[in-house]
Amino acid sequence: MTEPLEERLDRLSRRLRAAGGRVTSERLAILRVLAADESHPSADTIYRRVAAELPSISLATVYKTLTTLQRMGEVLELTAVQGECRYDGMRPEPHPHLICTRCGSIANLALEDVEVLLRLAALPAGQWTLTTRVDFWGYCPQCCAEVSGDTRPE
Amino acid sequence: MTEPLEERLDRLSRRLRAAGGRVTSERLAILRVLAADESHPSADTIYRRVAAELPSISLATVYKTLTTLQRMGEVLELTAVQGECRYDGMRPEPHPHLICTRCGSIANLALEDVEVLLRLAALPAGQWTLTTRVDFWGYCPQCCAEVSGDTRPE
DNA sequence: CTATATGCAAATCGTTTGCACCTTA
DNA sequence: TAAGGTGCAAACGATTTGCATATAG
Repeated sequence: MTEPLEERLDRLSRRLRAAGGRVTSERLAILRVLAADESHPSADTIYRRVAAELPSISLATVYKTLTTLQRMGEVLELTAVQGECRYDGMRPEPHPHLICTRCGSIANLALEDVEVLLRLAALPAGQWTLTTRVDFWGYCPQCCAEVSGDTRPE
Repeated sequence: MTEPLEERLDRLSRRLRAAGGRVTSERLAILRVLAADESHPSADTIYRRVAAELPSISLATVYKTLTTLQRMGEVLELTAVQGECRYDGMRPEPHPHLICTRCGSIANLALEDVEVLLRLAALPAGQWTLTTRVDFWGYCPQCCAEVSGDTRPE
């Protein structure tokens, strides 16, 4: 189910060149991090991870690359959590998330048929739908355990 | 279906006082604007509308009041569009939106049973779900008409 | 060689905060 | 008159941008 990393990097390289773009070590390193990170990292987290092996990279490049990858459909930008965007480079197709309002963690949910939503929504004819965002906000299991008792979260 | 304005303002006043808060002309004016605006306005738009009748109000007060109203469940904060938050003061219960990626407009959708989603999602037991966010991103009817042709939106 | 990317630093911009003053209850 | 709210201006923090330099093809 998971696409091999090398295959994905190759595909990115091909698509970049086909569009008149360049294949740079920065771009490859960023996708490598994204393709291996299940935690839906922020731009800054991606930056720090990439910097570990490519110390000269800048945060600006990370942002620019994320924009490029999003346009190409290789990465999904998620709903902002507390002011910052999070990215999903493992499952570029829209899928639901559970966002913890206490610790900020984001988990994928197992709702496979998001398409049902599209049908239920009955979008006006002739209208394009680019992305679906289905997010549930609540407490993650760990935060639930930590607060215990019956105090409702704020 | 729509609650009369005066009734809503009264309820807000009662709830504010019950919680040890004060009923101020600023708060009433802000809710008045929110309860009448179907366009999912931004904080700045709300500020400018309220300022028309209460010139001395500040943007900071609008932000502080929006936070208060959100906590009380009188207003819903929507997914950020191009960096800014949008608010829905007419239908505080979660409901799906169609967000236009071209002009930034936000329309309500007619999917009544968001609860179905919660059941489909099969959230882990013992987990609180505070809010559901179901958004569809695409072109609104007007933007569709303006671009015409079969060029896919970016 | 030339179009494209990168890195740096400065600029943006929505939102938050500290604090003195004003208002509600 | 005391707790709570407002207004102002400064602070914040994520993201964007301009531009000189570096690099892929």
